[in-house]
Amino acid sequence: MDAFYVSVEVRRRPELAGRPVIVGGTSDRGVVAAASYEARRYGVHSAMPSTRARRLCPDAVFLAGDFAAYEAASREAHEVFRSFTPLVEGIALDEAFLDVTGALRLFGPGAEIAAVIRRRIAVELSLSCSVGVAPTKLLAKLASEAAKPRAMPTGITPGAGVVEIAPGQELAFLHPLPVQALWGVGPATLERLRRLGVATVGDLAAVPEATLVHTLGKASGRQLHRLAQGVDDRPVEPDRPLKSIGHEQTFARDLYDQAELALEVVRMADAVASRLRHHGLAGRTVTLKVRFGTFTTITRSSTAPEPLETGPAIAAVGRALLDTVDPAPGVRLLGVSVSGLAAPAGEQLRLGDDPAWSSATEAVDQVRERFGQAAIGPASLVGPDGIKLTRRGRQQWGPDDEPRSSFGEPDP
DNA sequence: GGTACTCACCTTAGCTGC
DNA sequence: GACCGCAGCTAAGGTGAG
Repeated sequence: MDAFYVSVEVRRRPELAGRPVIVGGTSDRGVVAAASYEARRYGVHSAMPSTRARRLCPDAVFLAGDFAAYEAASREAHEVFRSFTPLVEGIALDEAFLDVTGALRLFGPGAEIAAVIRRRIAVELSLSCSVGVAPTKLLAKLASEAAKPRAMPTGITPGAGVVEIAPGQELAFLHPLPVQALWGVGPATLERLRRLGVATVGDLAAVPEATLVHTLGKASGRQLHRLAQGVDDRPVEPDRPLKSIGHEQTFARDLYDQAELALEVVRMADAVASRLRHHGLAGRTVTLKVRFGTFTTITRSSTAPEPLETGPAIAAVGRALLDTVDPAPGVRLLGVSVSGLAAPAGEQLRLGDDPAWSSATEAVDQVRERFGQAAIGPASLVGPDGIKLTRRGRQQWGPDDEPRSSFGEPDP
């Protein structure tokens, strides 16, 4: 999808069409999540600090974002995709791979399917997307990028909408591209490749696999060697299981107080547990992530003998991990995640469980479903303005404007 | 002049059991 | 009993994507 979050905003507020619009964190510590092509003309791009974006484009409309609306729009798009093939693998809210091999006889060649999908997304959803058609995932992804509009200081060039890389054309398309176009080449890998004299995918293709394995490690070396030759046999996987669920948050100001941090751990553990239950999962490994004011980041983890699924159980492990961390340098960000996911141990009671827990957490989920996330929560999180909970979306791209103002919605 | 959030995957090191 | 090699697990950090 093109400038997805912004396009969803423009869809419900048409007066924003044609204007520079930026969705993202609005505070000093926030970043840009999406920028309209009009804003990109000024050099604004995603992941850019919001303060910089504001300087580059002072006339832009800044929006805090509405994650639930983007999720809903993403579901609408996926419904369109699935009317062509059940093999749809979502990579992000605004991106998906479709394996249309089995749909060719019914709907025609790939490029025709792509054109119909674009038209339906435009007409039925009032959104715009670009499509790459190719024999492999890597090439389809690169082709879709080549199909997108381009924003230059001088103006916006419309994209082709659909770009197809036909069989036999793979290397001619791939080899002139800069090596960072490949999936898996970020700043660190780029620097290592640069030292090998590699600038383009073609350069990379000429490097022996053994050299890449020595430089980048076994997995990355082998993978990049194959991708540079145009070899990519990864299938489209519609149902990839979740591996971890977590929450992290950058605070509006650095925190120094262990007790205050412990409360944040409880809050995040509660949010993680809520999502675990939503997915019908539990997890054994709890990881605490701490980023200090110096931007040094550490993680501490602990694996429990049994899968954990309740907020208090996850919080207990999180708080024990927090006790091993000295907050003296000031804590900028705190995160709690759970991995080693599996189905919960069922109705069977675990050692130390209170028999009332299962029905209590069920009741909590029901209250939240009916009255909103902030209607109920751990007693330790009750403040003068209600229950202070971590909610996905609101703090998605940086802390709130006002320090310590992340209280939940007003009571319904 | 400043760096979000979520998730996946890799590497390395250390430990344990066989 | 000491040692080796191996597999499997855990912990911690790093990298990358969107």
